Amino acid sequence: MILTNFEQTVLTLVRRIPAGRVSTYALVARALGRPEAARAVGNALHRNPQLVTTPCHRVVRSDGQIGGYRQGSSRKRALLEQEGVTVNRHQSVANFEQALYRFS
DNA sequence: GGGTTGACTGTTC
DNA sequence: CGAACAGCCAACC
Repeated sequence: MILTNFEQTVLTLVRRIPAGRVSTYALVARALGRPEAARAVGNALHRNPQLVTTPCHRVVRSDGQIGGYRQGSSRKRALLEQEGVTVNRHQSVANFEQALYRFS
């Protein structure tokens, strides 16, 4: 399966996220050079459930929401908490600050 | 080639 | 402070 340049970049960046750290769709989008393409980023992850090669569960929404997950959001939350990351309803990026992973 | 869809976001009510 | 609205982008039909 061939991936578009966009998807390749997304997966590459997400793969860079170390365990215990969390990033957001917007952050990844910004790293791509498309700050407004957060939706497309989520889309790319949605269609590429490379669970082993890509820790897609470490990417959450900017507003603190858990975000979506191909295998259920509950599963995603479980994985995150397992890595020591608590995700609440409206936690805002500020609260993530210590856990956020910034690219470049 | 045009319209729809979705793992989103920032702004407005 | 919480809910609704309207943009934005790439893949799919």
